[in-house]
Amino acid sequence: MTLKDVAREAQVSTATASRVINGHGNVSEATRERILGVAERLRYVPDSGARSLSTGLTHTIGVLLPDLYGEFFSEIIRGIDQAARARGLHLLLSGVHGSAAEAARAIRALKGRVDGLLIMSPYADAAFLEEHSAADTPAVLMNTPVRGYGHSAFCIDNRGGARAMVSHLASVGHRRIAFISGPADNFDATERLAGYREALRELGLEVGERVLPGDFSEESGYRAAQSLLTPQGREWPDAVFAANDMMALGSLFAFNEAHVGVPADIALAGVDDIPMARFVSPPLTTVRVRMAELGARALERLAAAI
Amino acid sequence: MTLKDVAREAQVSTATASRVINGHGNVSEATRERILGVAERLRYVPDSGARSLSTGLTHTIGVLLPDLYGEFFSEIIRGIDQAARARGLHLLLSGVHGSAAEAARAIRALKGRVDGLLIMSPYADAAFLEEHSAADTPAVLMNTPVRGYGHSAFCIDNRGGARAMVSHLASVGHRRIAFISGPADNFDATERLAGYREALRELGLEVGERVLPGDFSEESGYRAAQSLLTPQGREWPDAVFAANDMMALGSLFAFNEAHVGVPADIALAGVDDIPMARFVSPPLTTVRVRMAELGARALERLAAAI
DNA sequence: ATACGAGATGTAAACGCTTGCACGTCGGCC
DNA sequence: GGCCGACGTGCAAGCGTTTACATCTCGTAT
Repeated sequence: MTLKDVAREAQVSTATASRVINGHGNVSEATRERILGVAERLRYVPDSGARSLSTGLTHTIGVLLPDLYGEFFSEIIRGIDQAARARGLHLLLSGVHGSAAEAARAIRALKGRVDGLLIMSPYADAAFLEEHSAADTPAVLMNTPVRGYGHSAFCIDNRGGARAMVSHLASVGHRRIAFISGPADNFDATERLAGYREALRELGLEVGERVLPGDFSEESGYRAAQSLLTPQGREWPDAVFAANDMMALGSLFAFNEAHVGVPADIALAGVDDIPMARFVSPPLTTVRVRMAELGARALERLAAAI
Repeated sequence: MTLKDVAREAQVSTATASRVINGHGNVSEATRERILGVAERLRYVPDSGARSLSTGLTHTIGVLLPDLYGEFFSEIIRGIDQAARARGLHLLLSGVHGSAAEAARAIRALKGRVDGLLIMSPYADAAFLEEHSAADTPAVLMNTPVRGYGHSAFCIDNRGGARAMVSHLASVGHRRIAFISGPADNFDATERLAGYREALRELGLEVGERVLPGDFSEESGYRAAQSLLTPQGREWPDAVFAANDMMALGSLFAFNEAHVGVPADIALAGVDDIPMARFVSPPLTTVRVRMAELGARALERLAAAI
């Protein structure tokens, strides 16, 4: 059932029908009601596709996300969805798994379907956007190293969070604070490491600096903790700060196995505030990362830019 | 840059340009290359919206999900996305928070934007679909009590899973198996309860039947376990089977507090296989629910129907 | 040599909607 | 009593594609 059908049935032109459907003025009350009645009876639903073609507006924003697992994913989408709903926007979701080429393909496939782009992808650097994003499609980046270039970007304050945690550990008396880092090519990970180093510097605790390799997996946290326990002619640290909670959990298991008391013998902290952190014993000290809020804000920024 | 621009620049009609862009035959090699060249140079990207209008195909499917938290949400979307990507389909995501009215609005808003619908919503009963889903838009339901009515439906085999768990508990010697139920208006919950009862019947363990109220929250699991421990002239059960892992965790804490050994004094099992289940001690016995697979299959079914 | 079919290209209608502009029809004002 | 503006409505041109059908050009079989 198209608008034309409604118009014919109500004996008006499509123009008038359109005006009524869209609530524009300049239509007599009688006509309006007649058309509304017919539309109702015919169960007319406007075709948003056609509407978009003609208005140039889709009321849809494209969301490009990398392969995400677990909480992060759901949280960020929830945040975006909530903000989108509040603004009457729809979400076109696109998981970008592979290469930059795939990301590019995803972006082009969205042409004509979305009013704006919300992008979170390691491949989305400035050049990439310059190249592939239509100049007329606003885009907001999430959690990206890219700056400037006319695109807004929202990031988790990984650096600040890490600094805050180090300060906290220092404030309760720890001096030799070790860090289990994440993947070297991960933006979140490198920022957290940078925050850790900055904080040590500020607090004059560089001597206690010790960075252990990790890759965000529980397993790597476990290994890192084990390597700490193996005597190497060095003192144990007072505290271990892992770049994420999974690694902190791995460490916790290693400590438990070795009968090293947490927090009696060594303090342990992570980042992310995964639900599990509250359930292990002892509960993990952690930095909360509000992904939902990040998503919501990014969307609001994008909406404003449209 | 529209197709018209490309055609003009390459000195052909839009028809020929369209044929080249879409890889249809009947175009000389020379022309084809010239057009491709121009398209490249002009950075032409077809407008999917317009294309949809003309072909009637959007290559997009609408996904309606209720307010989901945590793993479930991300898993189901991951499954859907993966299957969609394999088929070259896009996903239009819509969170349905409120009433049936909102669900209806969401469905209509998708008209003309999607080729099919993937629906998971407590409000999506048969009458609702009959009423709101355009007859020509295929829809697949997920985790719904609705049957028949020409719509496919995919459900987690909650009943079978619960039965399997009860059988397992029985097979290791437990005879008095209690159940902590979920919300009465939740489909998953009622199915799991039904599975529990069926299994008891089959195994001739009805005498040990005991159903405790719960609402899927950790808190309610905690309370349920406490109520078990309070002597009421009844024997303790040998095992407690919670309708989900969160409640099982709650129970675990209650048992720990009361110094009731798990699994020494009482066995404990849940459903969902949330990541945390592996990390508490002792690790929770649980039934794995493969949401990703559910999503993927539902999408494949829908794609087939299109 | 002629007609015929295959191959290459163009014409234009359609998809369903919005909207600027033009066209009546009034009531009121000078 | 004629003019003007407001109001209600219709006409038709887009929006960017696709595609059935028409057209034109050859090579070739007769």
